[in-house]
Amino acid sequence: MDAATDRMEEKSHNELLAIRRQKLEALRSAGIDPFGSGFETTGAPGEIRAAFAEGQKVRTAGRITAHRNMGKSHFIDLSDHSGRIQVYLNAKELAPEAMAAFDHLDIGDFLGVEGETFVTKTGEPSIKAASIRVLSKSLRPLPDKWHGVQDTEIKYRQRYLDLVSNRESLEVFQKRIAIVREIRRFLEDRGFIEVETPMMQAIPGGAAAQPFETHHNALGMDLYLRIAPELYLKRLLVGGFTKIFELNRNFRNEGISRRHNPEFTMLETYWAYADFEKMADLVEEMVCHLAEKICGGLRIEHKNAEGNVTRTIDLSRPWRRTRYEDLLRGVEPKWYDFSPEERRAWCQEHGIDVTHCQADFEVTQHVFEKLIEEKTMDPLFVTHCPKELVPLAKQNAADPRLVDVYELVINGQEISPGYSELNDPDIQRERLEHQSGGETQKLDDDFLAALEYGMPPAGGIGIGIDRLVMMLTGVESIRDVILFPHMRPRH
RNA sequence: GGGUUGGUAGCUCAAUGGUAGAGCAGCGCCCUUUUAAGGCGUUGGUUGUGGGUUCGAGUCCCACCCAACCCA
Repeated sequence: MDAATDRMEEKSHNELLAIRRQKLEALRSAGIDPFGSGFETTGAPGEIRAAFAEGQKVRTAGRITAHRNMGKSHFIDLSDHSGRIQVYLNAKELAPEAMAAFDHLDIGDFLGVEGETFVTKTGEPSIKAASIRVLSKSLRPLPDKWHGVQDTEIKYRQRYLDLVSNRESLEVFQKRIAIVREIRRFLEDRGFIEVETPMMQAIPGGAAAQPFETHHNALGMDLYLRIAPELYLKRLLVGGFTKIFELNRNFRNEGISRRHNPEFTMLETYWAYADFEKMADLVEEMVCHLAEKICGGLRIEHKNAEGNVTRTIDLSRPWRRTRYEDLLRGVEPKWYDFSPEERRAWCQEHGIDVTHCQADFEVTQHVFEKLIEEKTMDPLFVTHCPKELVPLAKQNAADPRLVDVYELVINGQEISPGYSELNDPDIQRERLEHQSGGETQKLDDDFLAALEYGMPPAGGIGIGIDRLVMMLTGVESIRDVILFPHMRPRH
């Protein structure tokens, strides 16, 4: 039995679907195309409502999302992403054929309306329909008009239903769209230009992560979806660009969780002749700009399902900048006087599981993650990290154990790293050889050759856009900021 | 990978091991300014899948699938 037969089976067994099919045929019998065509409007439903003026002749279109039937007159809501407007339909104003056609419409159908604006007794801005046009028949019932979609599976697998019926979900995605647009505007206003570099790479570089593999038939070669654009952006610095960014998808073939999606959006920005502190200034300015422009201010409130504020993030400048080692001394003043064994013992005493940590610096990093990062809600630039943690950044001139980087923590998560980029080709080669570790990862010789031609000293930042949007919109799962998150197939 | 919770009508949710139910949506009737419209009536179910225990399973047991959360 194939899928089409299954679908016929489902139809014949479901009364709701069958009734909508009957209405579809009834429209056709009346000479009305149920799947319409072009319809000129004077504005979207939400636009007309926002800029409402009485006595205007308007044309609009949208999905019917509510129907209040008063017998000889009807009120419907027409909605789209812009919002909604109420439409009043009355036998006195509308042709008999139009009223007959309206009988075959349902919540969910797309309708075009022409009429005059007025305000009802109850003060509702409305359109008195003079004519209507069926634009598309909906053959399946929409989710509950009041509760919307609650089932997380439906929300994620059928996002269109979530967007149609859950206002809060739509608002999160509208904010995401605004954030991405504003990031581009912010960087372009400061002279950065957007570039596009390969998403399919022969050697997946710029990060330590498992790549997705694919194959190019004509060239007969394996390719990888990029895990980072970094090495190509640096080639552009070699090529003479000085202020560039790329805002697009990365792919990592790793686990899926509340904070991880296999494809995620990353902003990487490089600025020739800048250093990590200048990049920290830039990211600080940018995030504050986004918060003020899109989120209504520098205090970001996260709320639970009941609408109570569970967390407030204060983005007021200047943001704290503290050295990695000083943060650990804040947790345990004698931390850097301890031997590696004493550090492990301290962790055991304080209930921090470090059995999986191989090296001593990993023990320290684990303490940092558990006792500092996860508890830091307001912005904190962690600077001068140990070089083992960051193999692609420049070493600190005064202390070779450290690198010139920041790690920006907000909302208990790392939001953005920023480096003074390594531009010494010999040290870079040595670090990459050390990092690539044998058979699976090949060295990107072309990248190293590019560095040998000379790359200007530069500052670089990466910002995980999904996590940034989570922080700014107050949602707890990355799936709530990605329109179509990856899911296991249903069966 | 391990643990916890969940999957019941199109949607939102009920149902001590004992007749599967409500609200919304739908359908029928009434109502010409309603807005979660209202009133009266009414249709709709392979309870995620497959086994098992039992006189009897949505409920208990086993396996599997999907999801959310926690842990690694």
